[in-house]
Amino acid sequence: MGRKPCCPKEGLNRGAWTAMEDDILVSYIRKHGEGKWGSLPKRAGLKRCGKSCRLRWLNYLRPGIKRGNISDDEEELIIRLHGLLGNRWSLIAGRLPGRTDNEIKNYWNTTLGKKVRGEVGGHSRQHHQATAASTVVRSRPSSEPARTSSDAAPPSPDTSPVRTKALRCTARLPVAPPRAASPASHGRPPDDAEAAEVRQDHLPEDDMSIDLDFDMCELSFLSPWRGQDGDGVVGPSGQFVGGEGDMEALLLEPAGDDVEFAWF
DNA sequence: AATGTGCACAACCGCAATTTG
DNA sequence: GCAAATTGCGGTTGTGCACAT
Repeated sequence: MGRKPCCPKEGLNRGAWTAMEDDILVSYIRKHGEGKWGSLPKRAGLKRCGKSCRLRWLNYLRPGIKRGNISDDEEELIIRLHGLLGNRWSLIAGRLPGRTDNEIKNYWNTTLGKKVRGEVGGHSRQHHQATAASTVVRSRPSSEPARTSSDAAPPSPDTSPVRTKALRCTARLPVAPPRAASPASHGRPPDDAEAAEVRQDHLPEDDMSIDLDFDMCELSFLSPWRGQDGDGVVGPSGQFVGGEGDMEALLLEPAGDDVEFAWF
């Protein structure tokens, strides 16, 4: 019994990649493109598992990869994003150009995680907790302490945006160009520069079009999604009105007229 | 110089989601 | 609709290096 292995282990190289293997993989992908990882090793003449090839390419050989020297700014951003997203390394990496999920995960596990927990010098525990909390707290009652996903207790979906497991729900939504704040701001403080108001013109999901007013780069909210018709508005607590079902979203990438959200 | 210890990082593993036939 | 294949992700392990003893 047992699970079928992803590829036969016999006759395959394991461990560190050699320069020659790297050359073979890079030249093959340059010629044929990425994908078909399962059959790539055979076609490229590599004695490696397809998953291993994919990992090697994505983490080390792909053009534009930055290695090492994580700057203070990047460090700060990782901490903030970890506070928002938990251990969803691929999402965090997506906001750090040139960085890979594996590198960020390693960096967190060996360095940043300890720093945040106050186990090593440098940044104080208080400093990092405050940093993360300042981003997350909007969707959490003030009585509840900030929490990272490295904590064992599973977060309540009602109170915390932090999940331990990534969900693949990323959607790219066409939106109107940024414009002045709408009157339907639900009392959001005007100086809340990081916050966003999302106006949901109509549902359902196959043609979701939202008006967006933001000069921020991040949005996190968790909300019950209520109602069926009419405009939907994200209020100060991140509450959406205009559909039904529980939802959580993080604005990933404002890019021109498109805004990329992850829906959880 | 030899050995022990801790750290950082590359790579592997298993699971889940997604795609394909 | 279902099963198999593929892809993506996060957790964990193995290894090499630097430093201490």
